[in-house]
Amino acid sequence: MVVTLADVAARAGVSASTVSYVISRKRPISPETRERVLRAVAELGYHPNAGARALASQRSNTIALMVPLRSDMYVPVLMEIAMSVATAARAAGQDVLLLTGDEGIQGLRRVVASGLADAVILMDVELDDERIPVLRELAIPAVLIGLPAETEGLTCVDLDFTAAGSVCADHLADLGHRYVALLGADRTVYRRRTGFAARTLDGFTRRALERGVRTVHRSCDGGFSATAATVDEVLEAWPSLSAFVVQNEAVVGPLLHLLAQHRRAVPEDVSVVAICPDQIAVQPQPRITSVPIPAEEMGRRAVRLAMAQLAGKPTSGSTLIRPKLVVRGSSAARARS
Amino acid sequence: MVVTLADVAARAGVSASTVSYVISRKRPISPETRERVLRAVAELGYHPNAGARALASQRSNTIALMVPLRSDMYVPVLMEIAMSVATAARAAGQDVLLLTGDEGIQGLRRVVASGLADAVILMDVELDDERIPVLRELAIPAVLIGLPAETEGLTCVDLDFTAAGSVCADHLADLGHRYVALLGADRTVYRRRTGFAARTLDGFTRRALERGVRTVHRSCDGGFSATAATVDEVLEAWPSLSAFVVQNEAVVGPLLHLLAQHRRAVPEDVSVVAICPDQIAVQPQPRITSVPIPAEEMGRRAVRLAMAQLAGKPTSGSTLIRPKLVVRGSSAARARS
DNA sequence: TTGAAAGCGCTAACAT
DNA sequence: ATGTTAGCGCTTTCAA
Repeated sequence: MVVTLADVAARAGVSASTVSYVISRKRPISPETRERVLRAVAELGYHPNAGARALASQRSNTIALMVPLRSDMYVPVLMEIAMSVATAARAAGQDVLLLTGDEGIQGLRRVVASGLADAVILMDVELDDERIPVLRELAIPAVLIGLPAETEGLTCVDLDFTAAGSVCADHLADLGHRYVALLGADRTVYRRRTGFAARTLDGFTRRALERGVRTVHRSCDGGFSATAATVDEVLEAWPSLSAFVVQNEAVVGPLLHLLAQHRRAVPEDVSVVAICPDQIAVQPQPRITSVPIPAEEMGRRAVRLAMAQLAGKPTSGSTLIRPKLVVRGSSAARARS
Repeated sequence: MVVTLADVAARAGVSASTVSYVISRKRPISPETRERVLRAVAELGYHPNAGARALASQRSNTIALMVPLRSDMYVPVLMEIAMSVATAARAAGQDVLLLTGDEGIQGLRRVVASGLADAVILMDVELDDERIPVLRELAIPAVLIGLPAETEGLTCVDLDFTAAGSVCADHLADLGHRYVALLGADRTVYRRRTGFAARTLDGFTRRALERGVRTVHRSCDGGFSATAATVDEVLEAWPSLSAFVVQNEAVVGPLLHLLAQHRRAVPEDVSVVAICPDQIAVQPQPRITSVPIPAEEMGRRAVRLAMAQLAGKPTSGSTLIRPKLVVRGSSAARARS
């Protein structure tokens, strides 16, 4: 019914192991033999049986990807990371097993113990993620997307949010802004103990201080009315405010409308810089100067690191992707007051 | 190193086959034996090896899910469907293999021939999808999310967009509206030969006709300016227009702003009904009367149908999910003119 | 109600 | 450069 190694071997007039070695390239094969085998493979439409291969080789050639079910992350970014992982994995000859976040610790144990996956990539990692001790215990190749509090012995990938904050501060300082507000993620994000919001704040505040820029920080829920409350309050309290840094996708749109209502032109009166997916940044008019979330790169790197671990190379430590500021129409030199 | 069936058997003082049967429940086992085996399983933390199991049983207990890489679909809905599939699959004891849309036909062949998956669920099915002939040829359990042109012998799941169109027409007719515009998906959607836009139009137009409601239809790109062009044109040409039906997520927000600009109050002057994810519908003020996209249900049903096929039950035919209109604040009786 | 044993299709020593 | 063969860990007849 289904084509097996033996079928290919018979057809090519060689032994099964020769076929296996032609395919795995794990030992030299004469050009003629190789040729004949490959032809047989093609003619018969042979695909190695994954189960048999996994059983014999103790390798599933599969990476498990754990995606959060509910998340404060912007969904399109999660999706882009997941798809990027899938694409990069396939390019590396691996398949991807999709695990939902709520499979949690048990899911990890199961997938590893059953030999379903050789490595694990975890998304939406919290500062004090409960899956981390299990990862250490299982001692399986693993990559975290996001940065937990304690990274000792772990391999992590994330945007360098600290640097992202600094870059935003620098950009606005360069443009002459002296009073800048940072509108951060909403409270649930801070509460859920995801670290990126705090890291951005840190990098931003430090650099602003160095550059002599005064700052306010507000955690800001998404949506029009929540944003309105925060923005009104800040504008009221800080009349000389001339720039906003935003790191909440759901705040960018509302903020622009509010500024329009307040008769503050962007970028003439107020500059806006966001740390957000490009999709969000290029939507409004004017388009927003931003530090994009490198979703595709994060997925790609995670796979690369997982593969390195599978190959026995040590990779532990954090890969913090350097932020790139893309200057668009929403930031400009501070108007002389 | 890893716990095997044999380890469990030894520990429980029974044969390997007995352990296997305890786990698979494929033959009666005495309560005492079962008890001892299960204890051994728990004590040793045994997880059956997936490869060995697949090899011996010819069943991978895995469903392949093909997710489009780029899509005109609204990403959060895709994600919700995918996660719903993953959750439902696990509840049915299956794992999910994530395939990207661009693996295409080859990906399907590979996954099936290698025994990686027992069944396939395809998202983002086009009217004349190239994967369909392959599905027929492979004769593997498969479920399509979306409705192709020719469904003979296929198992499909989708929202009944025809009925969704009708429901919207009815709702507005009931409210006394006589002139209604349908703002449809953007041109790329029609071009990509996805059927849902046409089906909505059909159901809407027919029912409107029956109810004596006059209609205009415009395909409408997302975003503010594209929407503005369309809406301005329609309002200009049809002064007595009193309601909009929208089935493009990216048009809902802009439409509301435009109506405000035109000094048309919603719902006092103009009613708005959308066919869109709830997430979109509940965002604006007023919240939008809508027919939600039942993403979670679609994923769940797809898995259920796939499982039925795996169990040998015939499932071919289309599961068209009945639309439910949720009345919110954006629709009201037509104002007397 | 339980056990013994023959594979499932492949990989990787070990031979030659 | 290629062939032989012993498993990998499980399922499932066939026996008892």
